[in-house]
Amino acid sequence: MSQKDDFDLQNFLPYLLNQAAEESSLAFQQVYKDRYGMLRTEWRVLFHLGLYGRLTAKDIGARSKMHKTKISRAVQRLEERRFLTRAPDDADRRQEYLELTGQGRTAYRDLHGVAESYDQALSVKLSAEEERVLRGALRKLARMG
Amino acid sequence: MSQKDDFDLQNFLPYLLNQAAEESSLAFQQVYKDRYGMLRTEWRVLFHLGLYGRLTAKDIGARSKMHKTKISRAVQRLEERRFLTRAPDDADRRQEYLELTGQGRTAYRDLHGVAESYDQALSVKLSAEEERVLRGALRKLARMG
DNA sequence: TGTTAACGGTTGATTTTGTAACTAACAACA
DNA sequence: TGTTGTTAGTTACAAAATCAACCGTTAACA
Repeated sequence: MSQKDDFDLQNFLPYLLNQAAEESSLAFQQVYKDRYGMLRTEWRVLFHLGLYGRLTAKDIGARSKMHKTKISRAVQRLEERRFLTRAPDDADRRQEYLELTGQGRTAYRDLHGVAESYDQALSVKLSAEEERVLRGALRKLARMG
Repeated sequence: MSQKDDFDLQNFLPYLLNQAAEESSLAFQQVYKDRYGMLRTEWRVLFHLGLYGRLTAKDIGARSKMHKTKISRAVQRLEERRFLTRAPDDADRRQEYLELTGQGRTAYRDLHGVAESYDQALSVKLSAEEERVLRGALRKLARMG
C-alpha cells in the first residue's frame, strides 16, 4: 500500500506552508474575532487602510489578491460597524474611496500592536538567520518581491 | 493616516505564510480538482491513505489536524466516488477502517507524482540552503517536529 | 455622437466550512 | 449488572467562500 518513496505529505511544500499558516494564525485570529467580531477578510481590509491610508476596493484587491466579492462584503460589514466610511470619487464614479473612521483607526492601532508582538512571539521559535531566510523565501513563493 | 512604523502587512508572518501557501497551492489545486473533482480535504484524506495504508478517520485526524467533520464528509464523498471502502472494526465497532480501492490507488499514484514534481518546480525558486532552512522553519511553526 | 467593450463594484445562488448537538459503542467502577 | 463518562463518527443548522450574472460608469473608436 504505502510507497517505498520518501515523498511524504510533510515534505510537500504547499501542505507544509498551509499547516504553518494555519497554526501560526490561530491565536491572532482569536484576538480580532473576540475584540471586534471581525473575520480575516475584515481585518485585512482594516490593515490595508490603516497602513496605506485612503484606498479604493480595487487598490485593496491589487495589494492583497483577495477576490473582489470578499472585499465588497468585508467593506460592507466594516461600514455597518462604523470602522470605515466611503466617499465617491467624482473623477470616476464607478469607484469609491474608503477611509477609516476614528473608531476604525483605534481598532487598527490596537490590532497593529497585537500583530507586532504576536509576530515577535512567533519569531522566538526561530534563530535570527532562520527568520531572515524564511521571510525571504516566503516572499519569493508569494511572488511579492 | 499611515504609521511611520515599518511593521508592514508583508512582514507579518501569518499573513506572509498565508499568501505563500495560497499562491503555491493554486496550480496543484487545479489538478486534483480538474482530474478528479476533489476538494483539498479529499486529496488530503486520499494522500494519507495512499501513504500510510489502512487508517481510521481518527488516525487521519491525528495526523492531519483536520477537524473530524471535515474528514467525515471527505470520506463520504470519496466513498461515493469509489476511491475508498470502509470496513467495520470488529474489536471496536465505533470505528471503521478506511482503505483505498484500485481506483483510489490509481488516483493517489497519479496525484502523488504530480505533487512530487510540483514540489520540485517550486523548489527551483529557492537555493538549496534556502529550501532547507524554509522547510525546517515551517516544521517548527507548524509544530510537527 | 453612437455603439461596443471593459471596468469597479454588488448581488444572488450554490458550495463549503464551522459549531453544536447527537447516536452508538465502549470503559470504569460502584 | 447499572450508571456515568468518554470516544468515533454523523448530522443539522448557521456562517462564510465561491462563482456567475448583473448594474452603472467609463473608454475606445468608428
